[in-house]
Amino acid sequence: MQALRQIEVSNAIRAARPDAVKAPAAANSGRSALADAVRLMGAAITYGRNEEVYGEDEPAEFVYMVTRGAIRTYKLLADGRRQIAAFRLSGDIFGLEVGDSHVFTAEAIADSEVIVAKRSAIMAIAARDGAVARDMWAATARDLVRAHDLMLLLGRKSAQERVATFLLEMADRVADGTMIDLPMSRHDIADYLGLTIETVSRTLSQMEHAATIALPTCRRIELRNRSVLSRLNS
Amino acid sequence: MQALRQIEVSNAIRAARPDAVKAPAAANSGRSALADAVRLMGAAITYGRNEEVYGEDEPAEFVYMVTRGAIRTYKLLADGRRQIAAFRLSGDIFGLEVGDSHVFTAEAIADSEVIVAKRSAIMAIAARDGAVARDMWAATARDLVRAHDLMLLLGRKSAQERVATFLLEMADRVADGTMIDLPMSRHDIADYLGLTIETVSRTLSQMEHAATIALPTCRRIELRNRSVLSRLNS
DNA sequence: CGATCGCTTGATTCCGATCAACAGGAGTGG
DNA sequence: CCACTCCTGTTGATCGGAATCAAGCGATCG
Repeated sequence: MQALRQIEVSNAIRAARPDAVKAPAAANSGRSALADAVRLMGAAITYGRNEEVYGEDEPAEFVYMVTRGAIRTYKLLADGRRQIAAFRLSGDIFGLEVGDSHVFTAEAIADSEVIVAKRSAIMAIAARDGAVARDMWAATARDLVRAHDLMLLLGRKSAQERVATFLLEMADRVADGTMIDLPMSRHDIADYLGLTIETVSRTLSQMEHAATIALPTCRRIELRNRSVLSRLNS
Repeated sequence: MQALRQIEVSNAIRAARPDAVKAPAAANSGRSALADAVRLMGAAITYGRNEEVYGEDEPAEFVYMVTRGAIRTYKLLADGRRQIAAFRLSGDIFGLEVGDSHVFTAEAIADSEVIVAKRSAIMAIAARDGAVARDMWAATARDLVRAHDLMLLLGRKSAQERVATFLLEMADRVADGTMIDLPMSRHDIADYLGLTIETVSRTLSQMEHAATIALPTCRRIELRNRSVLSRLNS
């Protein structure tokens, strides 16, 4: 039954993007019943840079888990202004919806691999397995906590504070010690922090001049004085 | 067993606030298994204007449902800057947490009545009843959708657009036709929209001069040209 | 009836946006 | 190899929208 479903999923995806289906990469170590269910029921798909995973208002047919690369989820206004709600990195689950359609667009920031599982299959498992149902709720609640933190940032923090918060967040999530390799462009950072690319760039330059950070390349940031950043993080 | 738990809850609350426990008000018609569970297990408590329901980082011992009045949930920065994440009106459930402590503060905006149920009791019901578990997830997901809309507003909308969005939202939630009776002050509106009270006040005045709205009193707003507001809402 | 609090309005300031120019790399093709 | 373009990021100059500072208004309540 589960094997059958998995084949169905693979076929559905293969029909749409026949070249992209591969064996899943080495399973990421996110230990949750939901992650296990997605891995069990899902197929790995790769997405190229800037490729759309799904669009806002599209039917929510699949659930996704990042295994490599990075995904941005965002909303647009009619005139193109964009607010990125989250960066999804390796291990993150996204696209879980209670309603039947997606509430934002998801795109690959860099070449990425994502495990895709049929939403109906995951929901069926959740109906039987309370641990999976709970994990679905927990994943949504975790997103909500992050959303609240971002709301506080967007509504009330200065440009410096926003960038400091972003750097500390990324250090937590992707840093190898104090060296951060950013998967995303200045444009993405700006649209996440509610700023412009110029302000992001200027603020990073200021921090470099103040020796708070170093910028070996524009995608590589070294934190040299974390306490300054923490103070700005409030 | 359920009756016993309800008595326990009532006692726990009565111990803390002996004067505030009353019989629940006429049950609000929110038809969900979760709302029913809260009503069944909960006791009604009244909170006065500006009274705290719970504080950020406090243990999440109870789950709440508004039956009268309005509650604000917010986060603070160290220096007092505030971002209101949501206004909770009659029928809304809040304080649901996956973790063991609250992630923001909740305060009564006006004199309010809230049904309070032990979180452990609700969680026990959810473990047995899939419909309740699903409603808990649905309630969290609904909050998340709202949070995303607010993030877009805070990150990318102008003051006019923010106020227009707010008015249309409140019209949906509390309007009697096109007349809105606001439970909250300009200060609350400003901290919800990421603006100052002056900017909120000015923007409302501009809209009044443009005949988009009327302001019979400062807590009472009549929408006179909804299409102008909708256009600003993007 | 005065005091207080919440709201409005005006004057000025300032932070970040916008407009503009340029620099550094990556990829391409001769 | 270089010349070229394209793309991303940086930096500078100026502008503008909302914040801040300040004053006055009006409703509510003791």
